[in-house]
Amino acid sequence: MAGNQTSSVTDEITNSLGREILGGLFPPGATLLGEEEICARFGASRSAAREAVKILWAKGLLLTRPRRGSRIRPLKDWNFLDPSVLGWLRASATPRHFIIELLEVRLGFECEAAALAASRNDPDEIAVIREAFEAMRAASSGEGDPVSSDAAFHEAVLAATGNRFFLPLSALIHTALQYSVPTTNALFGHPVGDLDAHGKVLRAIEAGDAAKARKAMHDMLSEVLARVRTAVELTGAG
Amino acid sequence: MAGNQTSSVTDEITNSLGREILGGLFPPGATLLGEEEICARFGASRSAAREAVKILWAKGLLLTRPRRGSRIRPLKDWNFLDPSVLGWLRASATPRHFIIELLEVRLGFECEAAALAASRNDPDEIAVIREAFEAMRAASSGEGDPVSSDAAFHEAVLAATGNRFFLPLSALIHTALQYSVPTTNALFGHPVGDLDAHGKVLRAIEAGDAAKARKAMHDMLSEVLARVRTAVELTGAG
DNA sequence: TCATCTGATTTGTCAGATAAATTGAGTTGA
DNA sequence: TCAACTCAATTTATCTGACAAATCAGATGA
Repeated sequence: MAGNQTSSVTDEITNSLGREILGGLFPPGATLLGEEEICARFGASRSAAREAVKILWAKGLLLTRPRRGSRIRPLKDWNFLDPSVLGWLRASATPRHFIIELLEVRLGFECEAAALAASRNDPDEIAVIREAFEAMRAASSGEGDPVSSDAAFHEAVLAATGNRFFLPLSALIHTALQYSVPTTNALFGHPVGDLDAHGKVLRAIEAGDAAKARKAMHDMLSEVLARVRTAVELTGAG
Repeated sequence: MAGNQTSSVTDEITNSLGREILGGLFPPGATLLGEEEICARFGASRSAAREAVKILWAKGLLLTRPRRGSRIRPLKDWNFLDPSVLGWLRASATPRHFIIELLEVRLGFECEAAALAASRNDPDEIAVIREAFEAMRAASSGEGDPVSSDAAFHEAVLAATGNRFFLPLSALIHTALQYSVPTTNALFGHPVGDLDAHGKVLRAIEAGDAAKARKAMHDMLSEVLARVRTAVELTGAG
């Protein structure tokens, strides 16, 4: 499924180098391969190599200067919320702590997002949340993908805030869910996608009760976080 | 100060088109200029034009396909948290509501960041927060830039979480502060950077009291948000 | 020892050509 | 008449080769 539909040369270079950088092969301060070396390694032209480097630069990973080559920037400049960067990070064998970091951030902004969605109370946006919830219910009966419906639920909440700056965080949620399902399965023997907890969030938003929505989202995420934290401590830090 | 130190041709094209897209000149679904048109308009080569388009693509703004040109993607795909995108958005004449959106998001994640910083309790990271606070105190006496020291304070809190995914949000804080100082000055006649409130946050983090740190950060941001909200309602939505 | 100059190396930009993909008109067949 | 197919035109994707600009390293001179 989802075969490698012959991605372009530039994308190939970008993804390879991106994975290697996020995987730690080129730590901050190190110099990436020069253009000539990239061309040689991938059998590509300088155009393709340069465009790939520009993409990595655009995501905050490196800094290029004539003669000095491409230097990897310090971690604080990396766009960790960029979908591609998250994908490269996920692709690299990351310690178990990865999922805890993601949940901590989600706990940060998703509660407020739920509260904003409730107080804004936009019928059309809330309908999208409701549809995603129904899809989750169907998925729990085996009809449909549980990860994508779960992600759709949370993304719909972000959209319902009416605040542009919440939107880019959906990539983080998507990554967290894709990563956490196998992890929580391994930890607990079953997925943790909690239908009841999602239902509470939905009802609070439908009722326009911001405080209740915030609390429902907080309860849901903090319970998962607590369970993962204890499980990770028991199995030993990865 | 900070003169336009002859940025490169590619950067020139990227910034011009980025500002125009964020300014609404090319709404989602519209097709951006073709490569040939970009070359003609900026008097640049196709290499420069293509690299600029690749950068905009990397930030989620557009989608290019052979023969179809570059289509502007829907807003939900834009990386609004990217530093460049935030800069282009700020450069465009944005309604007064801009600052409210930024404060809503900050209220979302900065409270949790303060709590995490407190519970992690890393002496080195907390020292950075303390130094930034001292810089703010000096700035309030006229020694130094109040915006940069304020930004440094909040960025240090994000770093003190020890969570990579909080780091990219410092760009949003920086933008919010750069934008809010003139705005709040215009609204209230004086800047709102509250030294006492920052001190409370610092002391709670130093004490390792997560709940207190969360509350102190929440109080600080929600007060600014409330004051801006009422002021905007009074002066009329812009 | 230090400042300055010079040359080599690497990125930045340009120009032109070919490949690949897609659209849309035109053609064919039922 | 309409559906499916063919084919040419257009645009992006890639390659090649060249020159400009910036920077570093070593040589030069005081």
